[in-house]
Amino acid sequence: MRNCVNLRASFAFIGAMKRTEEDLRLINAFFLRLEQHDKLRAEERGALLDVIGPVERLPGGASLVRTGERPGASTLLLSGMASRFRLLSDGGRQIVAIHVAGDFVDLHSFLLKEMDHDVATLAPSAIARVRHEALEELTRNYPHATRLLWLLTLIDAAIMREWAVSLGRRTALERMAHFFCEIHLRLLAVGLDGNDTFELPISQVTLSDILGLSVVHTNKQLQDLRARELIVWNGSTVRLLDRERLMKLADFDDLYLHRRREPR
Amino acid sequence: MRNCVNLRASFAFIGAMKRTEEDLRLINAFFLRLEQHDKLRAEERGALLDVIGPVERLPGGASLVRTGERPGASTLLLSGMASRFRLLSDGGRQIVAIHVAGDFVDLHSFLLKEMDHDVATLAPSAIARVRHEALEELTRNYPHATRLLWLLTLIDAAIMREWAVSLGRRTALERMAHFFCEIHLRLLAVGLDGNDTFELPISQVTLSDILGLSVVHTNKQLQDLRARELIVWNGSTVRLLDRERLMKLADFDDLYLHRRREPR
DNA sequence: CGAAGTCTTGAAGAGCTTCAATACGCGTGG
DNA sequence: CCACGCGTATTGAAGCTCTTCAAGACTTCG
Repeated sequence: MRNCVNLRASFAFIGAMKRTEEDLRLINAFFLRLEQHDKLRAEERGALLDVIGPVERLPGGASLVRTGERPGASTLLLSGMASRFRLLSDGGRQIVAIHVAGDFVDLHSFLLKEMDHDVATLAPSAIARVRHEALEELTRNYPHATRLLWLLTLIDAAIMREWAVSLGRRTALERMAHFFCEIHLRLLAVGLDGNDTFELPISQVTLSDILGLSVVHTNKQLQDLRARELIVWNGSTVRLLDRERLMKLADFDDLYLHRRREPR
Repeated sequence: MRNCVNLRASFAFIGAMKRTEEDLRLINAFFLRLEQHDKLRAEERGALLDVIGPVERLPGGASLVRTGERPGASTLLLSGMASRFRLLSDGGRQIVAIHVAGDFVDLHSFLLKEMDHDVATLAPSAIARVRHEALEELTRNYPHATRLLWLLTLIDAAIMREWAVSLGRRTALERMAHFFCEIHLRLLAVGLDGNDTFELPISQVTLSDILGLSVVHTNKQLQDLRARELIVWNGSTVRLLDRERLMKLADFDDLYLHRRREPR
C-alpha cells in the first residue's frame, strides 16, 4: 500500500499502542459491523485498526460532543449505547439516532466539521476516537475502505429516513413496534441478541424522545404492546414474544438496513 | 492525474459529448452547489464534468427510480424539483427529501445499491445521470472530490435529521414555517431566490406529505401563516413577507445546512 | 362538457398532550 | 440505619391538536 508509512507516521502514538485482548474484542464489533456489508481486505483491516485510538470507558449519560463544537476526531462505539439528539428552545428534545456497539457514532463530523446536534452515551459504554487527519489520510490511500465508511453514514441516513416515515405517518403504537423491530435487527448484526432477547438500557423518557411522544402516552402504548403479548420489557431487558406479529403491526421491512453483503 | 485515461476510456461516450451552452449553464448549478462548501481544483471540476452524462429533460411527476430497484447511475438534478418518498401499505406517503437544482438526488444509491424509497420529479426538470462505475473510478483517483460528494450525502442526512426534529417535536405551524425557511435558503444558495421570492411548484397535497399532516390541516395552517402576514403563496411562487418573524416562529437555525465554505 | 385534481370550509371525533397525583427503587447524607 | 431526594413508572382526567368525513367552488385538460 502506498503511503502506509505516512499513515503510521502521522499517528506515532498508535504504532506504539499495545491492545489488550479485551480491547481487541471490543474493537471487533466495528469490524463485524463493516463486514456485514462487504468484505474487507487484510490491508484495509490493518489500516483501519491503525487509525483507531485507545479504548476508553465512559459511564451512561456522558456527553461525547455538543452542538456547535468542531471535534478533531470521530467516535467509534464499541459497547453500550449512545444517542444523538437536538435540544429545542422550548426545552423539548428529539433523539435523531440511537447507536449500538460497532457504530461509528459521529463519523459525519469528519466532513461536516461543525456539529449540528449533541451526542451522549445512554449507558456505560466503551468507545475509541479516530482522528480526522487519519480519516483524511485513509481517503487518500484506501478508496474501498473509504467507500465502506461512507456507506456507514448512508445507512445511518437510511435509518433516519425510516424514522421520519415513522414520525410522520405511523401511529404511536406502530412507531414503537417499529423501533423495537429495528433495534432488534441492529443488535442481532453485532451478536447482541439471544433468542429475541436483548439489553435496552434506556428509560421510557428516552424512548419518548425517540418516538416524538409524551412520556405518558409512551407508557400507555407500551402497556398496549404488553397487553397484546408482543413484548416484555422489565428494567433493562427486552424480549420480543412474537416477532412476526410485531413486524406486521409496525409494517416493518428491513430493506432500509441494507444488511446484504456485496461489493460496494 | 493517474488513471485519467482509464476514466475517459470507461466513458467513451462522454469524451465525444458536445455540451450546448444551455446544458453547461444547467450543469453549473451542481458546481455552484459544491463550491458553496469548499473550493474545487480545476482538475477536479474536469473529472466531475467528464463523469456527468447527457442532460435530459423530464416532465413533472416523472419517476426516476423506485423502491427495490438497483440503479446503475445516480441522478443529478439541474433544474426543477424532485422528491424522495416512501409509500406505506395503508396508502399513506411520507416525503423524506425535497431536492432543488444542483442537488445530487440519489447519490446514496451508489453505495446502498438497492433503493429503499422512490424518487420522482415534482415539476418539469432537467437531470443528468452519473454512472456508478464512473463514481467508483472517481473515488480511486480524486479523494478530495470524493469527500465533497460524501459531504453532499451528509448534508442530505443533516436535513433529514432536522425534518425528524420537526416531525417529532414541532407543531404543524412551526413545521410549515420551518420548511419555508429551509427551502428559501437552499434556493438562495443556487441563485433561485430573488427578494425573498421563489418558485415552489408543489401542491398542498405534496406539502402535507412533507410535513406529515392531512391536507385539511395543512390548508388551515397555511391560512394561519397568511393571516399572520408571514407568507404569500399563490399558485407557484412563494414570497416571504417577514423572514425574521418566520424564522423565530419556526425556531429556525441554519447551522444544519452547513453552508460555510471551508477545506473538507 | 365531463373528469380529475386542487383549494377551501365546517363539523365530529380520535389521538395525543398536559396536569396532577401515587408508587417504587436507588443512592446519599445525616 | 433511616430519611430524603431524585429519577422512573404508572394511572386518571381534561382538553387541545390534528384527522376524517363530507361537500362545494374553481381550474385544467382531453
